[in-house]
Amino acid sequence: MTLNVKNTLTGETEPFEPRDPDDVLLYYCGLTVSDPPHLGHARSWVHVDVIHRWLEHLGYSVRHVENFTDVNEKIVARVGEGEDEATVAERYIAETLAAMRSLNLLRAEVYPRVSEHVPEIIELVETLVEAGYAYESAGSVYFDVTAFEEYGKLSNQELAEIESQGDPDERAEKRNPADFALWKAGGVDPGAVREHAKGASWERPPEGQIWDSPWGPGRPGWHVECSAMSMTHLGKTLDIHVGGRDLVFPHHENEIAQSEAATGKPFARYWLHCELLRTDEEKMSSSLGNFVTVAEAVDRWGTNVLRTFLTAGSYNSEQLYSDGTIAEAEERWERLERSHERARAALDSPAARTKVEDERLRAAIEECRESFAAAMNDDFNTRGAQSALLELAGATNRHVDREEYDYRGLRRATACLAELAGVLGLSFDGESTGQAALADEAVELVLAVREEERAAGNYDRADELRAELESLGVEVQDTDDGPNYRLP
RNA sequence: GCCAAGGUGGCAGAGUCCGGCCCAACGCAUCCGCCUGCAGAGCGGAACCCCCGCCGGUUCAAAUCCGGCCCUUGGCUCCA
Repeated sequence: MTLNVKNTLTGETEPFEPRDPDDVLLYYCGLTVSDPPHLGHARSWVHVDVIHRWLEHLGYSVRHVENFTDVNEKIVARVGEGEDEATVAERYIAETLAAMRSLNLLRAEVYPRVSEHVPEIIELVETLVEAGYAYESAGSVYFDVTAFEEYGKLSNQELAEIESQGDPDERAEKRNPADFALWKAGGVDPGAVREHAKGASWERPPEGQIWDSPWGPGRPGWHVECSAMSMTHLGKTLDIHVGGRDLVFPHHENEIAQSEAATGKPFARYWLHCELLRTDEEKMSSSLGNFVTVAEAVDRWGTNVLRTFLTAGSYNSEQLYSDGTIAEAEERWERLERSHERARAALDSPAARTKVEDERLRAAIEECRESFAAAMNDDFNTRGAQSALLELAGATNRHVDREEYDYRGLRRATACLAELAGVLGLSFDGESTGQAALADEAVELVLAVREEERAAGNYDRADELRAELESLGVEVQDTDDGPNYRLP
């Protein structure tokens, strides 16, 4: 069974064949760190993470690079008292890394920053100028789109249809309106900074960082960074380049143009694009202000529920964010979690010490593995993968409903569930902090009292206690083997 | 206007590449039963939809292929 991926470059779903049969070079277009990351970013991260995990599951070793754009007018627009562009960027990078950790994302190998790659950027621009793909104009350097014949191949745009890139002031400096800046002379455009600075007012807007270059002082253009950083860390041709759908044009189109013009080699073999998270009417985005930050979301729903939600559809279809869709994900996660916990408890009970074999359970395990793999190999169909997990949870529940347990089968079932859930970055291991242990003891104490009341037939009192616990978020379930509970 | 992705049952969301197992997966919501002091969870079953944006075509057979149309979202300016 081979992995198939939908490649934006060709528009086709193709068998995945990395350049090296064992190693995969994965690049993800990271954030411009000018705002706290929101759920839309989280969705892309989680899908890239799942792609990473599935590739490793298939036996590839994955070199994963994800950049931070720390040089940008939007960052300059956030500069406050006693700060500069770099300190603002550092602040948001720290926040972003914390958000990533809270989402249980595998670490990338490198998180390169634009500010640390200016020499490589300048070198790349020089190469392009020397090769005739770029030209200097008034201290800035522009890419000449007419020099790169395949310009537009990713987004299927005709050159004539492309209106213009960049701000109006720079149009005069360009030969062709579709040309884009590789290097921009001078400091940040104050007008652009003011535009992004919601409400903030300076007598003079901050300038941002400036570097020397063969064309005079200036700042790197908006698209070269990714070419320079990915080629620095992953070489001229990488296997998978992932980013949001909103980056296809012009960002990724320009990356291809720059990189391939400079090296004469294909830049990325497979381009995968994550569709966007949207509210009822529009995409979630920083600039629209209709976002929920990752920190708020993790705080409110927890990592597992969030990841179940974010993988509820394919990476390449749009997803609706609403209270209802989150609640639904919560149900699915809890069904998995309950089933896993029930099975675990069953394994500890005397009824597990049998030699019975439940063929249906064992068949369900195999089916789960097969359909999970089939779903993931079909362009990372995470909803299909979830469905496979849920089917196994159902089979496990049916088995545990029986009198006697198939010990080995049950063990395999829980191991399978945990392993495959792990590919989606879901974890059944609750936090084992001292606080949690204390909470356990406290709840158990209350439940012991409640059992006494129940034994004495004082159901009103028992129900009161249960309601009290429920109001604290503790879910109580009575079973034949005594009460079960789940902490919030 | 141009480019791209998509329109699937009450919701959500697979399936569309490789037409039949799709009288449409998984989950939620509704109803009934089992279990239970009750509730929840779990299990079993049922109903709703009766159909896969609209129109036409190909085919023994289409949600799935072909053509036209309508609509939505994203991009064409920073953007996961």
